[in-house]
Amino acid sequence: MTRDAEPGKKRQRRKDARPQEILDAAMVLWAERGFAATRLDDVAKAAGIAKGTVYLYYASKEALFEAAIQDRLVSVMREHQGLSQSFEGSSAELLTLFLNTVYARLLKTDAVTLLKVLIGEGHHFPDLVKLYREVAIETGMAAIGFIVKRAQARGELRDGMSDLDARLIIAPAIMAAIWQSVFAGEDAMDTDAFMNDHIHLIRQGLLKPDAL
Amino acid sequence: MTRDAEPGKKRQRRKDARPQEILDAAMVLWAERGFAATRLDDVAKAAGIAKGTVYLYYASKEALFEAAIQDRLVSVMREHQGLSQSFEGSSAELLTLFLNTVYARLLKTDAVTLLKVLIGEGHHFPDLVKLYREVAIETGMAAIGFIVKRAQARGELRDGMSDLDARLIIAPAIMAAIWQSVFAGEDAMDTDAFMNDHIHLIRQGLLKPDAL
DNA sequence: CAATTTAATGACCCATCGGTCATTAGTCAA
DNA sequence: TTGACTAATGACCGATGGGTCATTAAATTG
Repeated sequence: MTRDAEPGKKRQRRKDARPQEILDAAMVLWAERGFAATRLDDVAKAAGIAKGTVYLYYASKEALFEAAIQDRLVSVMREHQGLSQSFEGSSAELLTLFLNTVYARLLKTDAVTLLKVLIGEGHHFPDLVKLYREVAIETGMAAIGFIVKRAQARGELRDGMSDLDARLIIAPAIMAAIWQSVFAGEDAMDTDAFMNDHIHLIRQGLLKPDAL
Repeated sequence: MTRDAEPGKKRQRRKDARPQEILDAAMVLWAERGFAATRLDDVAKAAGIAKGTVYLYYASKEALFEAAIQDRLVSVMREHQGLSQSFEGSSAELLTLFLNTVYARLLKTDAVTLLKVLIGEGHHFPDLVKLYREVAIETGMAAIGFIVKRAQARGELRDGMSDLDARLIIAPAIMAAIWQSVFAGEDAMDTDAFMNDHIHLIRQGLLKPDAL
């Protein structure tokens, strides 16, 4: 797991690289075992350092998780917002593009890990739940809200759908990501087919027939 | 938390009632704290007994969780299946009835607790994940599959929707239940409105316009 | 009212793990 | 080369919690 270890030396002083390496190692283990069940000692081993070293960079296990939220979500969520604002085209196309991007992010990165941990163990860390909500959820909901408003402005939205709960639109994507990580292996789903069904269903339900 | 305690006596011999009481106490604490973070000692206290007594009825913490799956899901899932089979009426009505029932079960009972625990900590207990899948998921998927087939037989299904992934239909309900339990309080959602939007969206996307 | 059975107890054992800190060693300036 | 600085170490501490078992006492039987 050590990265650029020059084999000759026992101790390596690499102050700049450590934080990110610790964080990456932690994410892998959290995904496998959950938060409480992952020992700081194992995170350290996976990052190629001793446990004490972790505490040079993060004040506590909880602080490490907070750093992970910042590291994994902040930049990605900003991108998401940008995507819709610069788009020119029909709502059907925008919805497709947006959901494709969401699925890619959720299924191909380790973003779900954070969500999984918060679902199962968030009760002990109200501050982290709050942070996650602010960083990920509010931004995400705003992005969807923008798409819906845009569709209405363009006259492509079905009547009575204007203040539909934004969570309804991404729920299947979130569930699919969680599903994959919980039932992976013994009940894997065809995520591409699922995504296409999802997009189709949303377009059908949300947009006027002549906007499809 | 003790139930029928006759106050005079220190020890109560109530062999029959213990298992269920232990289980109920455990479910409450698991919902609050998760599985790993809930001490058997606290479960025992909440059930009004000593820790050792728990081990008279359940071989281990894991066995207790398995018993919870059996207790909470088996009978309920059987009911779900029955519901659709005896129904006479349009698919629009059946879908509405079915989803109403699902939301009631997920939001008004402690069924989500089990799912939450499995999402966050299931990796340590592959046997429990498997059991959950068999007991809850396969039955649930079959129930939805039945509804879709029935709609098609009645000519009420949109073209190309016949082998839509059943998970897509209940995903928002599951997400809503989890959402409530994770973000309860600081970001509570209007679950009734959400459910109605959900039903509306599904009917719109799944059924032919003239079947609405 | 013994004698027997067994539900219930809780002190105890021991492995685990988050966090600390005195010690070690890599780096660099003078 | 040496001294100062500080990144890195890992033995250790203290708390925690799953699981055990010798002991206690409630019920039951004759």
